Amino acid sequence: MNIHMIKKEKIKDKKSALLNATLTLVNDHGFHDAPMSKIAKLAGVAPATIYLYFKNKQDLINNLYLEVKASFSDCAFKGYHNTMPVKKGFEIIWYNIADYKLNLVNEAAFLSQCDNTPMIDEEIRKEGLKHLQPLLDLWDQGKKEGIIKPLSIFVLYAYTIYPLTFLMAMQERNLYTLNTKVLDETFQAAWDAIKL
Amino acid sequence: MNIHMIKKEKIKDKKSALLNATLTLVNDHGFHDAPMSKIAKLAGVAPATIYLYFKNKQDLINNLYLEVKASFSDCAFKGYHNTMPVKKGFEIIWYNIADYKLNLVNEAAFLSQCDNTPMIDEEIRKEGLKHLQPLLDLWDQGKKEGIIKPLSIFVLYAYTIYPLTFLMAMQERNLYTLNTKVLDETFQAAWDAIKL
DNA sequence: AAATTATAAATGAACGTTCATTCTTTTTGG
DNA sequence: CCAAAAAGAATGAACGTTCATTTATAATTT
Repeated sequence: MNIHMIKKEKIKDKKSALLNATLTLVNDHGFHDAPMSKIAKLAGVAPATIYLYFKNKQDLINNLYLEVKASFSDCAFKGYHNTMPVKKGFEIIWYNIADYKLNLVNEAAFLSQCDNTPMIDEEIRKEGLKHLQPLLDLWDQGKKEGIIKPLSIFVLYAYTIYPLTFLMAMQERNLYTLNTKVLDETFQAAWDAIKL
Repeated sequence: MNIHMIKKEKIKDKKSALLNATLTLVNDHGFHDAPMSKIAKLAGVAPATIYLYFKNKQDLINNLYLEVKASFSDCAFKGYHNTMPVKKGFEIIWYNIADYKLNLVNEAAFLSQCDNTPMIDEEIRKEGLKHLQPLLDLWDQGKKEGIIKPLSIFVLYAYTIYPLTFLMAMQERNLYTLNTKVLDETFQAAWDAIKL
């Protein structure tokens, strides 16, 4: 690693420290109570430094949203390939997403907050949705093969993936905990909802 | 209606005008961009007047949350009685909630925003949850009768009611529209997820 | 290799604005 | 004419953002 790489790494560190700090503060106190001053302090930089890396607060939030969304998708399709049988593929993706939501709680909670408030620009939100295409394709395939009900992708998502957001939230509030056995039963519920 | 009632009505009008204005602004721009000055203006009162009816902004939001939550529950259990057969009762409640989420979009979107951000005090949130008891009792009954899977109430909620929140959001963003036929298919998905 | 200059990164203080809330005055209904 | 309700102006605090400097790094010259 030469001297230029070190420099780049340092910059990346600061940027990701800022994104991390934002994630934490927005999760803990909400967008309305996550001022730039606190974000800077938590990231260990001066307030003005934020503006070297991001145009403004909205840009910071948008960037964080896209970054987290990308990490989510990366995780979702780990070990998946579109040559797999539909049910097997769905199972892999579903468990990947469950893992993500239940382990990377902060990231998942942030996404859920973004998706239910007007804090993200609509165009940015749309950009974040593209990553999910392989799952939509899988569902199409399943419908063609007569394995999955001929429902809209929105209904399919609502009844298989979206419920995990709720369970994650309940777990974070210590109202509920998912173990492996319960997770299997939960997958079964998702599958029963959409299978033909 | 005597003269005192008129006065009370007027007070109620102002209070509900404030709650309505808050609902609108929080929905359209988020909590972080719904200042008291704008709320007052939209409600047609002076900023200071808000403080005659609410202790502070948080109190205003909390009150709104509880009021909307109550209206939601009222709607949810319309025409339901616990002497009904489990499936019939569940069907009535499910369609009631679907109606609410798809017609009273503003109220439902507000609740979804509250439930996914730290903008509501945790104790207030817990208070708002109590209203749902009849549904939880119904599920208990269903489990006893062997009609419904022996899953936690959180999973049951996640796979039957919660998905409607997602469909509502997609509908509000004009990405999707539910007609009567699709709604029936959607109910079927909910039921398939939890029925034994 | 040391010394000097140029460039980039980072800072803390300061800006104008907006916020939630309060204070004082005016209006209103009985 | 009085108490309650409402208004509007005023408040300090806090906000996002910018600015003039300082500090650190790189390039160039001795």
